[in-house]
Amino acid sequence: MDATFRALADPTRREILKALRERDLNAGDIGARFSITGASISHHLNVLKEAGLVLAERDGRNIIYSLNSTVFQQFVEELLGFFEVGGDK
Amino acid sequence: MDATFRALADPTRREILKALRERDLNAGDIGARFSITGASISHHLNVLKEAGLVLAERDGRNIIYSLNSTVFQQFVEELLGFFEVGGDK
DNA sequence: CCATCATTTAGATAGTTGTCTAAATGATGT
DNA sequence: ACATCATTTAGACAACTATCTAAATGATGG
Repeated sequence: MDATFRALADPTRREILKALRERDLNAGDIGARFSITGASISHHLNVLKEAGLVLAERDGRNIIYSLNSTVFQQFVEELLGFFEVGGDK
Repeated sequence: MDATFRALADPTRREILKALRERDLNAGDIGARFSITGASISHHLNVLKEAGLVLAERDGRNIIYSLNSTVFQQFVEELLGFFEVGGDK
């Protein structure tokens, strides 16, 4: 849960996730949407990957990133349980 | 949304929120549950307050903190909308 | 193989944040 | 008023993080 929170706490990473909602994208395509270097994008993608929020798969020269919506859904559910009496997730 | 994420990204602050689920608590009671100084607790409470996640009310010498569940619920709902097609919150 | 393209890794730097100690503020009861 | 209790504020410091540039890795096509 901590990794997920840390990953989602950054606005750039949330934008990346938003972009990936539409379709899978390679690192370059993602980078093209932001005015930061590819290296920085790579860093963000790594954080998202470690949190399990995205999946990476190599396709030739490119690496294609996709959402792992399962992890996201689980996260939201845990969060929902937060305010229920006796809930102790 | 950004303030909420930042606020929730810290484990100590999430523990504070958990404690406040049970009952309202003053700053001292909250501090007693952690092994950090009162000053640090005060800092965390301030972050939570700025995010709108807790409310503070003075009662004599004490300041009583309580959850603002409305803000939390809104946050979770926004988050839920994140993966819905066309949703653009 | 080699030049090139796509991405990551390494190392540096500036800004942010969690923590501390010490001092200030606010409220109370005598 | 004053001593005391509860909390916050100020200032400092270490750890972390987002970003950069430069170099390294991995894959492709000729």
